[in-house]
Order: sequence, then structure tokens, then C-alpha cells
Amino acid sequence: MASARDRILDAFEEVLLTEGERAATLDAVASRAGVSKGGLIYHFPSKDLLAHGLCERLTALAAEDAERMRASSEGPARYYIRSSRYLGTPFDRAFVGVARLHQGGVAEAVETIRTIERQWLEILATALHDDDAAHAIKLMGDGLYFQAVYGAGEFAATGGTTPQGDDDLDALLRVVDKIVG
Amino acid sequence: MASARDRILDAFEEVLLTEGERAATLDAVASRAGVSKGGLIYHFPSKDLLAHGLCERLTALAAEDAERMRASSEGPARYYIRSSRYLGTPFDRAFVGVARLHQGGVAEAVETIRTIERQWLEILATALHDDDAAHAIKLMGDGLYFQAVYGAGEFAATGGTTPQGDDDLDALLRVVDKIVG
DNA sequence: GTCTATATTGTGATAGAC
DNA sequence: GTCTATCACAATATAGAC
Repeated sequence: MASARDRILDAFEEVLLTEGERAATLDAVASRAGVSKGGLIYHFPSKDLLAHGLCERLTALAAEDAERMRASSEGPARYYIRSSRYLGTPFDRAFVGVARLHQGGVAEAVETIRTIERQWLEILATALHDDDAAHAIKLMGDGLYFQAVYGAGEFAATGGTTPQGDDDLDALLRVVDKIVG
Repeated sequence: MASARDRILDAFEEVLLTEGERAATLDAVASRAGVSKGGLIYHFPSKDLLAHGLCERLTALAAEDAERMRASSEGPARYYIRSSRYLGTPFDRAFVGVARLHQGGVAEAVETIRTIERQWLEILATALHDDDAAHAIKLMGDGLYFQAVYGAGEFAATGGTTPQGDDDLDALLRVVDKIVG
């Protein structure tokens, strides 16, 4: 069974994704995690530390993802676009959660995202030997994350304005090849 | 002189951009606008209506921008990438403000942004006669806005990870030409 | 480790004077 | 149209029992 700490972070993500940052109060998170507020506070003595916990989780998941990106058989560019779509993976959820946290005034959230973005760009530039192409592809990935942050969870509802289906992904990957080639 | 209503909306934007959604309380906005809370409430009887006012402002500015985009001499694709960079224009400020509002649980904010995005995609697809290229370029613009939302105002500080300078813009526009051509 | 109070502050909103 | 109170409530955090 997952540790209470992890279950609380899961609940925090869940509320952030489905109801937004404003609704992610200690009460709401504790309730969703199935513990009392006091129980939550035992694991995360302050709300800042709860946010810090989610940032740490995201950073760890990002390191694993960067490794997969570097080692990808189809190349980092294609891997990056493929994985930038919102598919509800643990990484996706943590990323969107931290992105939403930013608005709460948590400075660490911006710094965490910025560090991850820097890493992606570096991997792309190294693999492609073309800074301009790397920038362009990085922007496309950011665009996909933009859609995720403004569409994931409850807010998603009626499908986005960007390609998320398999056909659209193939078309997008062809554009990537065109930029790279 | 700008109407009190406009000055309050300006102040609302300013606080949203520099301190985040959480800090954009009625007190903070009133103080920044140079009026009392009661004075603010006279113009915007509730916080939802204040948010509504900013969404309306953004929608109006977006309509003007869409017109310029359609009429652009260099074509909508280049215009779109050029204007998606954060340059602190009234449109940029309203857009980032509304984007930050979203996290506050204001449903109208998401809907407003989604409508604008749909419009952009439509203009691009119509002009390029190539849905895949339109999608890709739209994503690059979203990426630039992503950077803006996570970098504008006080949070900007140390320069982003994406091209914002003139050299980088030129490189980006070359990639756009490559996608379109 | 988890719980039930409770204290404290901040926030949105109302009422009514000027 | 703008102001000064003031209210009601929600949110973080503390204290201490079990």
C-alpha cells in the first residue's frame, strides 16, 4: 500500500487538476486523501511544504523522463512531442498540478518547471545539432502542455483545439521530421 | 483620463501579472487602483464580475488582433508567431491576466481563452490551406504564450528558455516558412 | 500517527454616511 | 461615486488528547 504521504500528494494533485488551485485547501486535500486535517498536517506541517512535496515528486519524475527521452529509439524530438500530449500519466498529473500551483504564488513551482524546460531544450539541442529546430520543437511541446494546463481534469470537457488523437499525432510527427530534416 | 472602471481593470491586471492570482484580492486591487474597496465594489459588485470585466476586455482586444492577423501583409502565420511573444502590449497583459485567473476557478476564463485559440487556429488553417501546418504553428504560438504565462511580470526575472530576442525571432520565422513551404 | 478542538487571520461582501 | 465601518465565513495553523 502506498504511504500516507504519497496518498496525500495524490489527493493534492487530484484536487488541483479537477477543481483548480483555489479549491485545493487543506480541508479538501485531507478529505480526498481520507485523513483529517490534523493527519495531513503531521506529514506536511505547512501548505508550503505540501507544495514543496509535489515539486519534489515532479522533479524526480522529470529526471526519469529525461533519461527515457535521451535513450529513445525514435529520437528525442519525436519522443518529446509524443510525450508532451496530456495522457494522464503520473508525470502529466504532477506537471499540471505544479503548473496550477504557480498561480498560488508558490515561487518554487515556477522554478521547478523552468528547470525541467531547460533540460528538455538542452536534450533537443544536443541531439539535433540545430538550435533553431530545437527551439521550434520545444515550443510545440510547450504548446501541448499549455493545452494540458488549460484543459486537463474537470476543465477539459469538450475536447481541445489541438491534435490529441492518433491521426493528429502522426501529422504532428511528420511536421517534426520536416523541421529536423 | 481613463474611466475609473478602466483604471481598476488595469490595476487588476497589474497585480495578477506581478504577484499572481492569489494576491489579487479586492483590497490589493483597490489599493493599486487608488480607490477604496467600497469604491471598487461600486463599479464591480462582486469579484466574479471583476473577472468578467477582464474577460470582456480580452475578448474585445482579441477581436481587433484577429482582424490585424487576417490582414497582415506577411501572412497570418508569421504575424501570429511574431505577436505571440510577450511584449507587454495591452493584449498580452489581458491574456496573461485571464490565464492566471483560470487557476482561481473562474470558468469564464477558460472559455474565453479557448474561444480565442479556436479563432487563431481557424485563421491559420484558412490562410495556409494545410491543417497540419496550421496545427503545428498554432502549437508554437501556444508555446510562446506558455512561456509568457509562466514568465511575465515579477516571475520573469532571469530570462526564459525560449527565443525572445530579434535573432531568435528571425530563426523562428525561418522555421515557420519551412513548415508552410 | 492520527484525531478533535480552537485560535487567528484574511477575504468577499453589506450598510449606510457623505 | 466614493468613502468608512462592520459582518460572516473560510483557510491556515496550533495545542493537546488518544
